[in-house]
Amino acid sequence: MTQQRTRDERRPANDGRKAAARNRAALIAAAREIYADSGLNAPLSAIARRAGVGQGVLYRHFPDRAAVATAVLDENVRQIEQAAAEPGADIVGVLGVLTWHQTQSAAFISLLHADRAGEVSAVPEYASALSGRVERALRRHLPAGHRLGGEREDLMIAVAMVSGAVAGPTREHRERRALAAWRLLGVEVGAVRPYGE
Amino acid sequence: MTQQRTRDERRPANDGRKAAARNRAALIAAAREIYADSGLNAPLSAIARRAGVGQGVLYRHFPDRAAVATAVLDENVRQIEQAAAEPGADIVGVLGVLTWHQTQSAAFISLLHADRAGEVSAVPEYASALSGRVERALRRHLPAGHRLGGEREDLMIAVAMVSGAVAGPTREHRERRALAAWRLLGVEVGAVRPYGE
Amino acid sequence: MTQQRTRDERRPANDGRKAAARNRAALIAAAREIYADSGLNAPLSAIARRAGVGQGVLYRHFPDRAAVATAVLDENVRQIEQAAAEPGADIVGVLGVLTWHQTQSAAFISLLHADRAGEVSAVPEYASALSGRVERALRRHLPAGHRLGGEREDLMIAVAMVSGAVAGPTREHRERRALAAWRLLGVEVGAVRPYGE
Amino acid sequence: MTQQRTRDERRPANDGRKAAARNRAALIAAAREIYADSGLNAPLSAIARRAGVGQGVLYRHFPDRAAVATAVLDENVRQIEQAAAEPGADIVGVLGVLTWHQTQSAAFISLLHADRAGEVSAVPEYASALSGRVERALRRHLPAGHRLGGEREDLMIAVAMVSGAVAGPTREHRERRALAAWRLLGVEVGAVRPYGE
DNA sequence: AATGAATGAGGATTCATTCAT
DNA sequence: GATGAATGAATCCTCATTCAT
Repeated sequence: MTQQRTRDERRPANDGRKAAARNRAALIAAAREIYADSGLNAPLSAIARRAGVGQGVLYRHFPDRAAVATAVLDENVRQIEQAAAEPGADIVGVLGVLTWHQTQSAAFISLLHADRAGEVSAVPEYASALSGRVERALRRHLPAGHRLGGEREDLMIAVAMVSGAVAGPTREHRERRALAAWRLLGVEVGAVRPYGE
Repeated sequence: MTQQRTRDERRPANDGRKAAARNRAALIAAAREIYADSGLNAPLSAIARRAGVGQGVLYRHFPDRAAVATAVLDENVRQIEQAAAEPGADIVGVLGVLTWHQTQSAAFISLLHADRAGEVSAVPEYASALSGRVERALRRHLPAGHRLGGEREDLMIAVAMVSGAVAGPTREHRERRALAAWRLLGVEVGAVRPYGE
Repeated sequence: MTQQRTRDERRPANDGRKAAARNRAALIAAAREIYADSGLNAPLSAIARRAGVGQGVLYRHFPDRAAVATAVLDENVRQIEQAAAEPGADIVGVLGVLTWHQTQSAAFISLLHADRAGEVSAVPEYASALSGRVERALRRHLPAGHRLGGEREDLMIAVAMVSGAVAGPTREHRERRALAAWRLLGVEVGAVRPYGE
Repeated sequence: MTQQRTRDERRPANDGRKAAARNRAALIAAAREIYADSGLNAPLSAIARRAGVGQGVLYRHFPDRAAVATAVLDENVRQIEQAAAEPGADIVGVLGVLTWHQTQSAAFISLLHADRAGEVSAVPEYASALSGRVERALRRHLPAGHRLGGEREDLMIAVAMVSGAVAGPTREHRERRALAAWRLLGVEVGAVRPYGE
């Protein structure tokens, strides 16, 4: 009764099972780009379109909007964790990687604000898990007596503050503002770069 | 007698032209409440409904979504300006009023971040005018040698940073975080209160 | 961000406020026809299309699928009630009107079966209210010692049975089967006709 | 040793051709369960999933939705035929088995109503073949002078009537109503049980 | 000057069906 | 023979915006 396709319609290629992983990656990449442009509430259909797949594929890989966001953010968070896990890592270096992601991804910034009213309605409980991982990665290298080691909340408030400062049309703009923010906080930050570059 | 149509039979409550101003005010008040509950992307119809007017009235007074937001924010900004204009005003006091509004209104916070991608689609060019007024109000009382008087951008970056820190379910939560943020910046802030309290 | 119509698109007539009642009636009529063809789960969009209105109009008048069904069925039920309220009404006549509606409307039949698994998922609690009204209308004229006056449930079970028997391509087919069903039940039925004809 | 690929590394459980029959049976069983839970319009994917097979298998065995339903119903019908074929079978006993299936399976009930508009979109022409088999099984034992032996159509109309009466959350509810229906028809029915109980 | 109905595009989500592997 | 991914149409529902009254 419902969805009778009109039969032997044109039907585009089916790249078979191999495409699954590729599609998933393409979706995440597309989501990252779309999020950068339009924020976390961008239409899912836009993500699917940009990834060059049908709507259904997106739903197959991600049950809901939050799952997409999480997948994208997970990669950011993982890089920070990796930076923190390197031998010889220190707070200065990890903050550099963190800052790089803050200048790179509007979605990532939203993550670090979280619960601002209903505005960032995506990323609900996921958010706190992810931002908890960021916090652990940082705190692991927070030396005694560090500027942000006073009150328990200071560390993540500072991160949120820098996120608040980040704005501007180009990454360079955003980096400049991020560094100014850290300077105002009196916190030293290392090279602003992705992990592994 | 038979022909005497019951007067005001189908007369929509049209109280004349003074109703216009009243409606405008009602719309702004409604928008403020709706924004607080549901964020800046709340449906315009919800605002009209809460204001108790038809959709058309909203469009008569405000050409688009941004105009509504601007009108709401305008009142916040005006209070800050008034605080700054008072005899004996100083930066500490004005920052207190500013901070109050930051803890009060999600919309106001968005204003002070400004151009963060498409996320806050309302408040486009309007925003910079309003945030310029906030900046002028603050800078007017910025004493030489103030913590935020160094680089030209520092002042508004700091404001954006505090906005970034503000989050939480209740106004008290948000105030605590805002004050923590100012403390981390090393900036003294007066009583957190609306102007004219 | 969301629904920017591409501006000064073509825009069909707006018939103004007067059209409201007309549209509501058109929707109910359309729903009745669609239901007859396709059952109660027919797409709402089909109803709107057949009524010649936009989707939104349907949702304005009826909050959900059940409301549409109720509106349609309400008219059937009301006719039965009216038949029962007439001076000189008796069970034989009322059953005739009931039977007419059974042969007329697939939706009405569904109402009288109700809770058959998830199949007739529309019309949830509404259904029992409506079918309760039918029951009251009938019981009001049920003479002592009537064939269906034995067990409490017999009356509505019989009605459901006749509904089960009704099937066939034309109304005449369905009427023949309905009358055969009543005959098998040993129940006398008057002229099969709508109320007021 | 290094080259020795772990056998059955990526071998989808393809147990050879005898698996085919097993899959078919699993699909029918799954469909029966799903139909009981969710009605005849349940998604085919749910059936495949419950059967533990891929979507493709379902399509290999059944060309369309109706074929699945038919296969399920076929088993019900066969039981009735078997009951009728037993030595010493009589109408009373066969009606008992028939009634059991009516109380058991929403799908089976739909079968016996048949062509009620588009509501039960499955079971098109297949239906009449199946319901013809039910009719033959019954008529074979219909004694002269039986209550349902009058008009040619009476027999199956009565069956449809009982189907119409069957409703309710549990099998016990449904059985009670079915028996009430037969009682109203003045038809004696034997033990309500599956064939071969 | 207000009302509130209508339009219809947009986005979410579900599934029937096909097909590479 | 089986798997299960992909496609994309269909439906639901929401709202921005216009406009007759």
